[in-house]
Amino acid sequence: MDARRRDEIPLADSLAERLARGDVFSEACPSREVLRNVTSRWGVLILVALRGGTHRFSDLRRKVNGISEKMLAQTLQTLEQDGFVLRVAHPVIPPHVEYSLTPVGQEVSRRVEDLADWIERSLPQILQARETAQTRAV
Amino acid sequence: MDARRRDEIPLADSLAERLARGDVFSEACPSREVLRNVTSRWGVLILVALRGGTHRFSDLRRKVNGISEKMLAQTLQTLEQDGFVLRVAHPVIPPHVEYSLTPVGQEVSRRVEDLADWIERSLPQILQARETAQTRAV
DNA sequence: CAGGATCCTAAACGATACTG
DNA sequence: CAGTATCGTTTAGGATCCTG
Repeated sequence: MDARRRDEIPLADSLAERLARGDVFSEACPSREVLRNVTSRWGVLILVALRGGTHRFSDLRRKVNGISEKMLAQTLQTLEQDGFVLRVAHPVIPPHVEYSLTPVGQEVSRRVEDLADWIERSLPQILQARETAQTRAV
Repeated sequence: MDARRRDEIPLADSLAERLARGDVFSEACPSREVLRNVTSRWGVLILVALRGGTHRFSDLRRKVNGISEKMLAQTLQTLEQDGFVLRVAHPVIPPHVEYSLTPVGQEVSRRVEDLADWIERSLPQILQARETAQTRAV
């Protein structure tokens, strides 16, 4: 069958097609939102930090240098809602809450860590490229 | 020589050590800034888009759905300064400018794409986890 | 066509104070 | 301890107009 005539679909990617594919390039696609959560300023660091195992709130706060209480709580909540982070609260006083990665969370965080590690390792190279760019600009 | 006595460095990670390692957890470390540029809202999408090969400004604008001219120009500039993107301007009227990935740029973008791809593929699973979380909340 | 300049809004973020 | 609530600041981002 040849239902797809040349002049019927002028654009290569219809919106519907991109949504079905989960296309991050599509503005309306939910994958773009998830990608934003994962790659958010603090999301990245929290995901990597949790690879070290279960952490308490204050542990994370210490580990992720410079994060405020507010942002830590907020980012943990969105990561939990996306199913990447598991939150376990022990009903004791004073409160004791433990955060860890879910199986899916381990999968994303692995990729995030790959990226972060690469940047850390390549930092000298990158900084040098920057200076070269500066020189050219002058 | 034993210049490093027990009570001299009480913290496991001194700032100097973390900077030397290029530690993203360290607030002052440049790697954190590079990571931010790469994982910025539009940075991610542009890096992935450029994997398809050389693009002109307007091509990118079309491909990265929803980006404004301002943010496209701005993000391309920081990516260029980090040495990930190469900008080639042909001195003609009307202007013709081509953007592509540098060798280093290809390396980061590969990892960024890995992440984006994983999210696209796992989207159904993720969305389902979200709904489950919603149900628990109710 | 590829932006730069300007103005403005909305969102992110931080600091602080407070609570079970 | 693990947050929430509130407020003020800063930054990201968009819209529009302009130019070589």
